[in-house]
Amino acid sequence: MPEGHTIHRLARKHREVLAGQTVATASPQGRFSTGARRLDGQTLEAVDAHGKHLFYRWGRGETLHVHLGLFGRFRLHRSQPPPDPTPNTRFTMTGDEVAVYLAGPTVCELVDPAEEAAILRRLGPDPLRAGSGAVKLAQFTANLSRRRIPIGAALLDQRVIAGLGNIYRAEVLFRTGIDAQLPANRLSADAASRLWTESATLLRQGRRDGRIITVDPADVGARRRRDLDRTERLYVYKRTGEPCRRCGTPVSMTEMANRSIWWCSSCQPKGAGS
DNA sequence: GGGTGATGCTGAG
DNA sequence: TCAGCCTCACCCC
Repeated sequence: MPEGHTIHRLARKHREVLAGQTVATASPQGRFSTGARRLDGQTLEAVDAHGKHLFYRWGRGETLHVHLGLFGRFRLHRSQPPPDPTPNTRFTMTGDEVAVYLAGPTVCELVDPAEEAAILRRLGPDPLRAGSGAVKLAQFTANLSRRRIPIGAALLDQRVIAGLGNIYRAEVLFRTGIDAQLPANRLSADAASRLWTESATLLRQGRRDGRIITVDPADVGARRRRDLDRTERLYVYKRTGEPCRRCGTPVSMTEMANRSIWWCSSCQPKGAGS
């Protein structure tokens, strides 16, 4: 579930259904009991997303920091009364009309301003946050220039760019025709700029659609994005050995930064992007 | 019912 | 570099 587009979507959704309300909070699992007791009955004032991190701002000045990690998941229930949370539910927020349940997060903690600032300092520019695109592109380019690791690994490093995950890194490199093995500091300014723009475009579409679709419909003989079926939405991710949608070359797979990465050796030839 | 993998990240070595 | 952590859906028996 959770690459940056999902996180920003959650922030918007939770703001929409809970902000301005007095919220009842609890930790059925018990691992966040102290925090849940502190927040219980407070007004949720705002919800911010930065990369893959969520910040919930409460009436008495407290901030809840949530990071879903690989397994974390929010569920939103509109039924009255909401269903009983499962025993593993870390945290629940119940407002006037909805209940939001959180299970399996890597992080669910209260943070003070200094701690929050430290988290943000570790994050690179987030294409989905407001702010000057030119400034963020310059930061991204500078971050790349300082790293000798392959660009495929750099894109997963949240200090370089915040919000991309394993699906987007493979798809963005395919769409820009860049060799995933190319050292980040050897990328041309033009290639870096295309990577940034492509990342921003795909993340924005993902936030809008609620799913990751990177394929141009014409490449699979469809007219509209919405006509793509489940198996046609991505170019290379998890398509080992299947024909490239543009040139027919079998898609390759290898490990990079501890995760599998997929690419097309014809559309992303060795050295492309330098 | 058991085994496994997953869109993430950290900390020990 | 690699094990470890978190939960759940899905697959296979």
